[in-house]
Amino acid sequence: MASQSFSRSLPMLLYRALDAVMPRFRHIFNEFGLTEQQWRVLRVLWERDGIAFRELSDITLIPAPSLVGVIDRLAKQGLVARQRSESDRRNVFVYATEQGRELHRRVRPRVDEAYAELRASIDAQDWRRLIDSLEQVAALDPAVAVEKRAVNQ
Amino acid sequence: MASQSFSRSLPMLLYRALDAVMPRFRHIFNEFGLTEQQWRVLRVLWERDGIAFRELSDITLIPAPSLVGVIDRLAKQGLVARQRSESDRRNVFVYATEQGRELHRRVRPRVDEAYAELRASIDAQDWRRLIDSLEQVAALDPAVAVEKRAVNQ
DNA sequence: TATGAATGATTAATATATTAATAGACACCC
DNA sequence: GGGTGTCTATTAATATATTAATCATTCATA
Repeated sequence: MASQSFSRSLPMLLYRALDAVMPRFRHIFNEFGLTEQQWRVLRVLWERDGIAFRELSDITLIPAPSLVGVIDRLAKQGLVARQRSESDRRNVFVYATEQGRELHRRVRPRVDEAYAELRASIDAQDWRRLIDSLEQVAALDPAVAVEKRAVNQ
Repeated sequence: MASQSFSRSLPMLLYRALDAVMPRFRHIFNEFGLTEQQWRVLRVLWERDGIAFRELSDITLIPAPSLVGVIDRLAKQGLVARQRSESDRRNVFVYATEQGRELHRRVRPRVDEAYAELRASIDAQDWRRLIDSLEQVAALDPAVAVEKRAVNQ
């Protein structure tokens, strides 16, 4: 078996874990004509309706330039709507339409079910350890772009 | 803090971990005019020169349709070359050119250094547990596409 | 209050991901 | 030997990622 250390590196393992986990969810999204990113937006709006664009980008992990297009397409389908802030016209708030909320209500149980199934396929203690470890990694500083903005301020 | 359960779900944590880990590597690749995927190909060819296209796709985790373009661009830069199999002309083998190997030799130490630094930022025992857990998740069956091909054969 | 710096969303250009379809080559079978 | 199905890489179409640049707005400050 070649490149074994490569395939067992942290980045490749993270990608492989996603490849093992995501197809079951994407399959559900596609049934409802949604992409993974579009679902993430609806999912977050469900709990944070009228959220600021930037924060939506941070929580969904969709980079701002991508999120513009994602919201464009969701808006074209009548699932979300934009509204510029009155107090600071640079900011944009994003809302789910009733149609968007309705779609969320239909998709959500299917996603929750698939998630429960996934969770059940791993020992409970292993699962908790894994989640904790990933939180720890996620909390690491990206450690780059020192020239672009002061990281330690 | 909203959507907390969402942000602490396994998929989002995997994505967040990647977002925390990858920028430091991408920064290096970009210094040498490479993308992340292009580097993965050179990295694997270093140990498996002349590998079959399909296997290259499997190991790099680059989907076949994407890999076509990645190799096109690497070939245009003179870093790799294609060669069709004589025994079965459906198969394509991929080779690194001397220029490709030379570039790998220059980039590799930088990547290894960054990786060692990353590894040092996490407790050794936590690291091992994390790797093991991820292997376990990666070994899960994608559990989809039952109609497309028999999974249990 | 004019003006340059900073901020937030967006556009632009290129690369990759996703899904479905295609085209060529091979195996098999009759 | 001709059809039929299968396998492999590739193309096609659309969506997203990445990086840099732009544009409008706001802020700071002289």
